[in-house]
Parts: sequence; structure tokens; C-alpha cells
Amino acid sequence: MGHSQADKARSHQRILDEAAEQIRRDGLDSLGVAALMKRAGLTHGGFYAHFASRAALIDEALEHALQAGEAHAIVAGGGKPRGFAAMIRSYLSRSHRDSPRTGCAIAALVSDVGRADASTRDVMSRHVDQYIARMAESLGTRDEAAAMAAVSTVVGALALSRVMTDPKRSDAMLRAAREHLLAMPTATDARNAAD
Amino acid sequence: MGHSQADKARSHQRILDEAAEQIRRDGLDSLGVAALMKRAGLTHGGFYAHFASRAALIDEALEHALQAGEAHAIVAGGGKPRGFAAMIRSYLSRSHRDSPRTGCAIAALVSDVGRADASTRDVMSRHVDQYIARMAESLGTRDEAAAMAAVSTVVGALALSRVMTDPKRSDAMLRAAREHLLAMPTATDARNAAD
DNA sequence: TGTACATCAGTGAACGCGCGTTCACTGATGTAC
DNA sequence: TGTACATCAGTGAACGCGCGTTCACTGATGTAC
Repeated sequence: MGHSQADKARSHQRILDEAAEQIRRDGLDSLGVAALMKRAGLTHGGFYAHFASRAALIDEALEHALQAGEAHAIVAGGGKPRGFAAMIRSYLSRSHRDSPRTGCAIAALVSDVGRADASTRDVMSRHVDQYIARMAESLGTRDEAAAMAAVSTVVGALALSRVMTDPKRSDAMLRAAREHLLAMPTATDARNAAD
Repeated sequence: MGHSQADKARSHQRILDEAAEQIRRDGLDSLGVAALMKRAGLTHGGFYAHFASRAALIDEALEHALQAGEAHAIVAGGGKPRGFAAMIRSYLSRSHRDSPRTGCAIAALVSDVGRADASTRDVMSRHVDQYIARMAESLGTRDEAAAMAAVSTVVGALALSRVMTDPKRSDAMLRAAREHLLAMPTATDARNAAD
């Protein structure tokens, strides 16, 4: 059990990794100090060498989850950011629905964060804005409203698909949102139409 | 302090009313037996004359919240169910966003319920299906996929608008989803186009 | 209609338990000389 | 390069507290006769 600065940084990362998965799997309220430290291979007393309080941890864990989920959702598998259709198909896939622990933190925690402290809502707000910007880019439009509607649809559909207990209905929910969005006009369509 | 059957029914109703508001305001996990009974004007020991367990309460409270929120969202103010445009405008209004305690329980709890027990998810699933059916009806279509996409959009937009800390961005989110949906083709449009 | 009694909604104390946080302590790390 | 010492990551016991649930008890309700 080392105590070097490098060890501390590694511990910090391990705690955040565990916390980011925990909140996406079981919600913000499920995050307990003792259980988290145990999962990170430490004792609970050491927690306060890393975070000022549980509330401070939650904000950091949420940021971490949002970054991890973004990476997962947007460049899953390959490397480069993908186009609109690929992004929609990946986001609204059964595999994303079935992996909240590693998936998008917005869909996993949207209603939790909606009633959280301003500082916690701020963390997610910034990522929602980023996601809208990325959606607008992939749609090839400066019309932010279209991107906002698309983000609402994918987040709503994914979150709802996790509620539905009938697998067929859940699949149908994903499919319906996917088809609705893929029928949206993109910059490519506009260019083709202009020919 | 009466003990008649009518008194019991009234107590039960009071407990559920309080619980339904509590979960929409602060989430499923926030619902505590002692605090709830106190808010209903009773002592915590009496709780088990009404519910088998906290888990059973949660399912009943969610059902109650879904019914109350539906009534609020769909027939708010007036009496009769309204058309598509009025429904969208009411659902995606600032006043609905700012009143989660009395508003739609789907948007308030979608990510909470997404990771809950199957029995809890079942309760909300049934209401999501009802809401989709009502949306299809108001769109005047048998194409369920369009209704599913619309439900995803309104639920996602409302939940996201509650996350966003910048009031202007939050308003813009609601407006974007509203305009996107109001531009959707309805049966009325189809009839007009056929003329 | 009046009396005797079983029912049971609601009370309030108690239970074991896990929570977030504090704290005295440990020993390896890393710096000063 | 080697020694002395301050730092501080991590340990593990302890804190006060609130949780869900149980239970013996109470007294009004509602039924049987």
C-alpha cells in the first residue's frame, strides 16, 4: 500500500471510475461513501483525503460519468466522431439501452439531476449544451432548435426504453425514435435536393 | 382521531397524495416512512396498517402520481381532453417545468424508474403505453411509431429543461421541442392537403 | 333499542443497521541539509 | 550520497443520527345477540 503522489492519483481515478459506474447503474442517491471506498479497494476513512464531502464527490462523479458516457456513445468501437445516422443508431441501440453503467449519463440520470442542487445541474447542463452542439454539427445545420429536438428525442426514447418491461415494446420505442430521427432533413439531403 | 373505515380510507388517500407529490418532487429514494406519515398527520407506526412495506408503498405512490400527473397534464384547467397542439403546448410549458410536484410523473421519474424493480417499471410502463395511445389519437394516426417519437421528445425535453441551469437555455429547449412537434403532420393536415 | 365483545386504525417506544463524518494513529514518501 | 524529519495517504474505531420494521398497547368502531 503505497502513499506516493502517483498512488494517490491512481486511487482518485479508481474511486471516480467506480463512482461514475455506480451512479449510472443505481442513481445519485445510491452512492455511499463506505461501499464506494470498498469497491475501490480502500477503507472508508481515507475518503476525505480525496473529496471534501459526499456532495463534492457526486459532482465530480457526474462529470466523470458524463465524459465516459460521451466517449462511449460517440466514438464507441472505432475512434473518430461519426455522422448523424451512425450516432443515432448507436445511441438508440439495444446494447446502449442494456448498458446504463457504461452508457450516456444524461439518459441514465436526467430526472435525478433535474431535482439536484444547482451545482450538480450545472455539471450536466454544460454537457447537454455540448451534446446539442455536436448534434447540430452532425446534422450540418446552424438551426440549434432542430438539434435540441433531436437530443430530447434520443434522451427521452432511451430513458423510456429502460422503463418498459415488455422487451418488444422497449425495442419498438427505440426503433420508432430512430426512424423518426433518420427521416429528419440533414445538410446532405439539402445538398442532394439542390442538385 | 377516528378509527372508522371511512377514516381509514381518508388516511390512505392522504398518505398516497403526500407520497405522490414527494416522489415527483424529490425522487423515489427520497420517500421515507416516518416523514411521510408525519406529513399525513399520523405517526410512523401506523404505516403498516396501510402498506405491506416501503416497496409496496412506492408502487402505489407511483401509480397515484402517474394518474394525478396525467389528469394535470391532459385536462389541466378545463375538463375535456384537448387536441394535439394544446396538449404539446401545455406539456412543454414553463409552468409544467416549474411544477414537478404536481406535473407528469413520467418526466419527473423516468430515469429513477428505469433502474427500479420490474414491478415498479411495470406500473410506469402501462402509463407510457396509455400516453402513446392518447398521443396517436390526438395525432389522428394509427402509426404508433410517430406517437412514440412524440412522447420521447416531450418527455426528454421536459426532463432536460429541468436540468438546465440557464433559464434562457431551458426555455429554448422547451420552445425547440414544441416547434419541432407542432410542425409534425397530423390527420387534420392530411385532410387539408387532400382538398 | 340496548348491551357485550371482537376488531383494528393509530400510538409511541424499541430493534438492529448503515449512513456521512471525525479523529488519533501508521508508516512510506519526499524534501532539506 | 546519506541522514533527519515533516508530510500526508490510508487505517480502523467511534460519533450521532435517521432509516424500515416490529410490537404491546389504546380506545373508538361496528357487529352479534
